[in-house]
Amino acid sequence: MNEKDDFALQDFLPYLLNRAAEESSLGFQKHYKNRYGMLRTEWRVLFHLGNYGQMTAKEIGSRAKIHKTKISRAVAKLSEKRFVTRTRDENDRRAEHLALTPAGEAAYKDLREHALEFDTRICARFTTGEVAILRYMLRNLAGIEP
Amino acid sequence: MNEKDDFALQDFLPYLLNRAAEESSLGFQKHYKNRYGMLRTEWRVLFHLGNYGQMTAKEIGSRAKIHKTKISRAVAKLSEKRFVTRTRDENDRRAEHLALTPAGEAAYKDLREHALEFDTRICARFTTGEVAILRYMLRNLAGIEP
DNA sequence: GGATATTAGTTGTTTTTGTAACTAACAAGG
DNA sequence: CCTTGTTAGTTACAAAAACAACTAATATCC
Repeated sequence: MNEKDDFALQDFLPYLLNRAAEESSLGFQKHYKNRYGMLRTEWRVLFHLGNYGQMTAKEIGSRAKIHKTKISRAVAKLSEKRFVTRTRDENDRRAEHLALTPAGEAAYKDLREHALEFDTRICARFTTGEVAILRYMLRNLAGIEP
Repeated sequence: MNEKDDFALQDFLPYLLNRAAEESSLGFQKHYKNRYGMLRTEWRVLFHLGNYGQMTAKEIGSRAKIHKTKISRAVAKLSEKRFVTRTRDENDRRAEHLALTPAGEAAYKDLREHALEFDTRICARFTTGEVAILRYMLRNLAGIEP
């Protein structure tokens, strides 16, 4: 019996965080997967564009801490699906500005609605205060400014 | 500007959880990766065996909610590294009991030490009460009995 | 202006994962 | 026993991720 040791696997935060993240993602995943054939990165890119408006791949990458190759491929897929448009920056012709098409906007709004519902359902298990603490701590752990 | 809408991406729990999980895993990952050439699943299997003692692949899978193929491959690698032994169950010759070798035990203890340290460092950013709430909530979200 | 370094984004190749189909051992019902 | 069903674990193949090398545009500094 090693369980008497004052450190158990189930208390290890990276472990707990990963398990909770996986579990919580599962339920929402099927919305963007089954319904729009999206991958997680695609959904994140879509959400960033919908949430913050037009921006470049670079910007999305640094905001969401996603590697540029992943974004590049996600944008290619979203563009195929006619969810985003890509327009070259006239001043710096390496960069391109990504924006949602009406179809992309619609998908975003639909998914956003489901996300909100999903989030609400999760939060319902806890008190308002607990949820506030959780969000604050997760933002801190994720390295996102409050 | 969509930011006025009462739902922002940074507040979406699955997103926050994933970001926090990734971020928090990064620092610890290098211990088992660089030092023992392990993958995440390998480290989890090692930890389960070290923490709870001998058990079968099936048991690890249901405890940690890891798919059996992942475990199968992790066990194969750990066995190659001479960190675990596999002994057939005499009563049910399909199952095999996994246990740590002395080398596996040593690796486990070393990693466990680092994990503990790592965990402590993370927790230091918050109050004891906050950490308790976080753990309680994550266990709940992860579907682990309190 | 021209060599050199950076940067935005892409493409190619290797690992790792996910999924499905498989083997071998056991279990139950007839 | 002997079909049918179930379970523990493996293997094979497809999807996705990680990593490195690449192109093309821009910036720097002499």
